[in-house]
Amino acid sequence: MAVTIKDVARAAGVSPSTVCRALSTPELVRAETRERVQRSAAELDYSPNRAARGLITGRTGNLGLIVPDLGNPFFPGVVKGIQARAREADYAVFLADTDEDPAAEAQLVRTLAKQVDGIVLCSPRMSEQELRGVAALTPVVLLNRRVGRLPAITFDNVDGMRQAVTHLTALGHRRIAYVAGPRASWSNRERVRGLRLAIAAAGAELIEVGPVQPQFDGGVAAADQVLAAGVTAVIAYNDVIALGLLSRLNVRGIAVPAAISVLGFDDIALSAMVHPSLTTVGLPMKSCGRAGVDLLLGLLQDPDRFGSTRRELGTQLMVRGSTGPAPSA
Amino acid sequence: MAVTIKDVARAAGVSPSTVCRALSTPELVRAETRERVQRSAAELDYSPNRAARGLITGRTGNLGLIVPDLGNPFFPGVVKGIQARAREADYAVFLADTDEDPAAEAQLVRTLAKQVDGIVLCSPRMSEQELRGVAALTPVVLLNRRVGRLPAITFDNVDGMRQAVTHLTALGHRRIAYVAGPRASWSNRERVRGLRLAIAAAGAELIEVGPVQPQFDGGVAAADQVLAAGVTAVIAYNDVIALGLLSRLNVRGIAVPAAISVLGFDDIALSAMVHPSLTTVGLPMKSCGRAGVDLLLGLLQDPDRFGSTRRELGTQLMVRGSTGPAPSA
DNA sequence: TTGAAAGCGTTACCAG
DNA sequence: CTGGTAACGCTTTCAA
Repeated sequence: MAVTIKDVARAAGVSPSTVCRALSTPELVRAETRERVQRSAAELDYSPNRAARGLITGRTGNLGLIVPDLGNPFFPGVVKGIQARAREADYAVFLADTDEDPAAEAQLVRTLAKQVDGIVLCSPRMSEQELRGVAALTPVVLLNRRVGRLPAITFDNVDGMRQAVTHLTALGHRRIAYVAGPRASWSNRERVRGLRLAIAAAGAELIEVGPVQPQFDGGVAAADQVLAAGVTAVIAYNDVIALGLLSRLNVRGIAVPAAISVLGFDDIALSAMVHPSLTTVGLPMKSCGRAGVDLLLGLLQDPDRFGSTRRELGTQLMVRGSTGPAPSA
Repeated sequence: MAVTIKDVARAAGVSPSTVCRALSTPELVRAETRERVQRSAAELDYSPNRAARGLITGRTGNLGLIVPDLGNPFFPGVVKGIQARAREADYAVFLADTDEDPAAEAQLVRTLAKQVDGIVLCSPRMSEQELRGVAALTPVVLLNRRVGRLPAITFDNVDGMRQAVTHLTALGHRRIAYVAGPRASWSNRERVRGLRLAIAAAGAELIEVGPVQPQFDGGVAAADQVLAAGVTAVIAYNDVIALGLLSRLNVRGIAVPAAISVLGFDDIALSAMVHPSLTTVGLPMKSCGRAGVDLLLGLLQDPDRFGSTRRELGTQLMVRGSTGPAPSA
């Protein structure tokens, strides 16, 4: 088997207790002893068994991370942020992909709960009730969703929509379509809310299309309705839908942005790579991941912290090639 | 704290030993007792602490997974395959993203080794020597790389290139460019090898450009050289580079595939979403992940298995809009 | 068929 | 400052 604390103790001629101290609380050990132990540990390439440690300390040094679908280009950025922050804090990360199955989410939390100090739930699809249920099992941080007082990191979708609408109306657009994402999606609801606010403030007109699946094909399917609505601009629930729109518009020979402007949401890597490149509302995905881990670690240190356990991250409109002046303007 | 085996034992009026047996080897327990225990366990929502179990059994029920960069659209598919297969087998998965840092890879293996039964290394960037070193620490399966006799799942890059070249020469192309990926990349070397073989067999002419970074900007950077080489078709090391090529060609007003055909490799989700859509060599990424886990689990059951510990997965050319007849044909 | 006891690798506590 | 001992939650002999 692997090298244990006893091997190090033997090599250094001390007791396991001393090895433990020399490595975790060096100041409690005489310099000479400490160095001898550390040298032995290094020579044997010893590192403590975290599972065994967790058994007694009650802390595993592990985090859980549950995402609905890694194939959705929105998530990898968030996951990377989480990974990076967790590694800095010397935490290992369990990752589970639920394939968009709400039931699997709850099940996975239950399974992981025993092995982790806390769990980050990325855009969870389960019901509010279930969410509260699992939050009772283990410390939990929500990403991209807000439910009651549960700790959460979200994006300012409302302001993102304000930026989007402001951009379009400044270009002279008055009739704007929105291709909606899933009804059950928290972020879709937020985006619709922000959209209506901004449209009303600008005195513009909103035509809602959908909802469609937040996939490429959802955008393809919505494109003809958008066209039929006689709008000069369309905002999609997310970039992937917007790419579908772009594709179908291209097939139908509609020029973007000459005939119609297209605007996405999320700023996935792809949106800068297509032609015309996609104007979109950028979300700081890595920061979101980092902030989620920060919040979770904070919660672990001080479970009943006074400070806010909810944070909303700012967004930034990325103006690119798919939006331009309204045709009649 | 959470509910332990003792709580169940107390509730069922038996000893912890019996609880353990009733749950893991039910046939060794009298039916009546067994049911009582199982009912108590269910009522208390008990599930064994896997870390504690691992301590004694030597098996953790955890797998490690190390990837260079989740942001690279090649990896999420593989990760999903691994996730799915691992979950079926009731394994939890530690995920680590190394940000393309070879040193981090080795370090992470060392850290994870203690907590997992084995590790899947996805397209590892570290040297062969390091790879052999970490393989001595814990059971390891390589994905998308082959080193000596180490267990590995790879794609048949050589045949993929044969398909690509066959497609292009059938369309009448004789002068073909290749935009190379990183020199250090195993799959780039394999692809070049297959390419040269196929080009020679077809009696065509190959112009090698690069190497470039396997990024969008790498493709953008290579496009003008490709154009200057006076070829009628170009194969990119991967889809992301191909998208960069497409973008730059578009900017320069070169029609694809009318003036030049573009062919990618990997079949990332994006390649079907752009216009023109990208002809590319598809790799079964999810299968690769699943196969990797299967291999690892097999190895764990039977460490010195006779059967092959290396598997090569077939590829399939996906003909789409970015390739067409050679201009002069 | 069941229970007691030992032990996995670690840390925490209490003597010394 | 150091060592012995107990304990974490579980599984696995070994006896009964």
